Amino acid sequence: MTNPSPPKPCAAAAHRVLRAAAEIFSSLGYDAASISAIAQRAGVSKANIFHHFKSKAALYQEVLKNACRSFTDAIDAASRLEDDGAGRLNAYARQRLCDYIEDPMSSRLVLRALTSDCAESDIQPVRDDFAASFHRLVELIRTGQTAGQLRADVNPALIAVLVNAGNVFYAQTRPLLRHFEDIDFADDPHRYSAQMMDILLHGIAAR
Amino acid sequence: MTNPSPPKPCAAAAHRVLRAAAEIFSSLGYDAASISAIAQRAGVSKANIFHHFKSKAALYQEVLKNACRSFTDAIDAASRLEDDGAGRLNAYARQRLCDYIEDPMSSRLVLRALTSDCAESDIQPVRDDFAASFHRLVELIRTGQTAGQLRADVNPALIAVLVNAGNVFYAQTRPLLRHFEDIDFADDPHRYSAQMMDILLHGIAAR
DNA sequence: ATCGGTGCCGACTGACCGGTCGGTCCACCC
DNA sequence: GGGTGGACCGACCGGTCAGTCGGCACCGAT
Repeated sequence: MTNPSPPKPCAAAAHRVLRAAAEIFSSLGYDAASISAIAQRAGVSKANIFHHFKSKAALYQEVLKNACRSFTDAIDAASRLEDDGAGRLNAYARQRLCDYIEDPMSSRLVLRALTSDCAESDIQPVRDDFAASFHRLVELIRTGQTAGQLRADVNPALIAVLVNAGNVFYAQTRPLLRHFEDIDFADDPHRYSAQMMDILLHGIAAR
Repeated sequence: MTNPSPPKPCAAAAHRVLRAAAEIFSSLGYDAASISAIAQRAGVSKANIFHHFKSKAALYQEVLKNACRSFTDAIDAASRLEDDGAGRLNAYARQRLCDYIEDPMSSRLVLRALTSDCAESDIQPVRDDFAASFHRLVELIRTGQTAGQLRADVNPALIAVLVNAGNVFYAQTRPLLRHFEDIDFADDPHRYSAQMMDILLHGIAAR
């Protein structure tokens, strides 16, 4: 019986398990992912997984924690660029979308956890983490408003929701959008981001 | 033993199964939903489900088909309101968001199917249906552009994506947003829709 | 009266699930 | 050398899964 509480306790095997679990959980979801499949992909025995993690749920939480970290780290990094209000928001959105595209696994894991209604308490850390980074984005927008660069008559949280919505929706439905005849930006995230922020910034620029 | 069969034996049971399946599939997802649970909620035996539907996948497809119909019917209804370009887009978005909120089951089912990557072929009809209704929205926007009411230098499909993104994201994350301190519109879809479209229409109004 | 068809069910099956157990291996310390 | 403890595994457990099967109740047609 071991307690794998430290971030990276000892073995490379545990790390391989975490990576394999992230891949399988993100592509199949919690229920369809089986411990056997994770063990096979990680190249370890099924029993070994339970040696490092006390249950399937605990493994999932550990995977989520990692995904969440890379998720919110990217948010923090993006919010340190530029210093003009609109420019910072623009840089944030573009950088954020790139993160979604480049690391679809973490994004998928976090979003899946956030929108799943079946697990109330065990995704609390993910929720709190996301709430904190969302709050930082709201503050970024609010700063732009008090500086007079952005319209002050709009709820900054609503703008934050809109930016996130545009990014998340695009990233999540990209494989789908690719087959739509009207859409020519499914494989060009930068163009999408530029046009999206062009519309949004036009809509919220101070008069 | 008493006869539990209602006056209309055949169709009524199958219909109850479909309704129960829609509820359970939409809240748990395909894998976590068990036939036993569906049978119990529908008040029929598990074997009876396989009497009416040849497999779990076939039942799921039938459920999806129904959800998809109510989903795209709402789109068609919304696109028949108003005749001004911006007004029609606005009416569409508001009506669409109300549909999401009022019938979260169908929305969830369709969206889950559209963003799940594990099933390629058996969700094709859902995908086609959605593509068709999306195309109709694009045409609605394009009409507004050629009439000179909306900016012509923006891809209409991108606007359509943005409107959908704002609606879907809000509807899907509403239970989450409710706990955010910066957000006061989680329980007021009309206010959200109004502010969202205010920003978007400002951003895409003809100069 | 009886026969075939149908709507329905209890009981069952093989496969697979998450999780456990007994035991092997090996680095490290005395 | 002997002992200890963690990493690891094959075999196994109880339980649940999707799906099957044989039969019961009820029907209109013969």
